[in-house]
Amino acid sequence: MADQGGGRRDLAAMLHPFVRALVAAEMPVLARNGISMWGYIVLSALDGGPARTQAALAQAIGADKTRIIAVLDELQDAGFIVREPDPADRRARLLSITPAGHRMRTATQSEIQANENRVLTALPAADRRAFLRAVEVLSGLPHDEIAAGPAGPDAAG
Amino acid sequence: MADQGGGRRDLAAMLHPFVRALVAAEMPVLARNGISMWGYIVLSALDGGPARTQAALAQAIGADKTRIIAVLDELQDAGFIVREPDPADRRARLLSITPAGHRMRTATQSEIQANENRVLTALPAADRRAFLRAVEVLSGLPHDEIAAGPAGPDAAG
DNA sequence: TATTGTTATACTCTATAACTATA
DNA sequence: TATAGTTATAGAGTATAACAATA
Repeated sequence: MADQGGGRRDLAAMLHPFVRALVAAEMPVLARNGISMWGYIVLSALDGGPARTQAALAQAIGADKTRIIAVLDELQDAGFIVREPDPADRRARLLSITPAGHRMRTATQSEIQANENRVLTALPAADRRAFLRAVEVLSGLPHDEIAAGPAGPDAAG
Repeated sequence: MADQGGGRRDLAAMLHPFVRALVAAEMPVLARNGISMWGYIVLSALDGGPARTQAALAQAIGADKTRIIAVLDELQDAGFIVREPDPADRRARLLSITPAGHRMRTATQSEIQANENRVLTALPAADRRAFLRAVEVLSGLPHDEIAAGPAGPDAAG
């Protein structure tokens, strides 16, 4: 037998395929609305408030600053964001979402979360609520608090 | 203000960075034990029972069959698995874990889950148990049940 | 003819480095 | 000199296609 005993599977091993499937579920929604995944991520970030620099926006969404440039070009051409030079620092570009961008984000998110809610019906109501609470907490943890021990990787010296 | 109202963030948007951090946390553990991520995944799969073909193993772990070949070579050279021709079908290779491979997997998993458990202390005990129950259920859902609506993507015709 | 394992190739995504302009 | 944005390049990871052995 291949009994695993009382142990559980690794959290990452269980969640990784699940998240991949959730992302796959977003693809047709995004395609139907004519927006890319990064475009949707950027739009979601700017819907929470404008950004003073592209680098700050990139950092906020965990992306490289060079990677969002083409995304911003597309969103700007589509009229979903405005990118205007900062009068106070002409190197920087002030980024903000437009009403059209807000509508696009809201509509797209509504479809995405409708599917997520459908998936979550696999859980009993109490566990569903607790799961959502837990995800909110865990997603708020800093990366380094998850990836490194409490004292950090170079605490042995 | 950028008030999000009573809505929640997307599940995928919250879980993706969290899973990335969990995976990042595994990296130094795997490196210290001298095994790759894919090697650990394969070892974990074979620790649950032998595989009759490499293709079946690849499918079981959600990988391409061409991608695990180098991984199997490494694991075999390290003495963690045995890969022997199937006498009944000389095209196929029977895959199984060795005692050394089992020890490696157990030790590595112990370290990985110790860190995961440390992270989970961010949750109250009841939510932590509910979260683990929920993850078990959700990770058991078929990919297509998550990625597609209940009727499938081509049910409109 | 179909399937297993393998190798070789091409493609996608991402990070790094180099450049321009402002400060 | 340092920083914001941009572009060009290189690298890792992955999937697709073609091949040899066996069924």
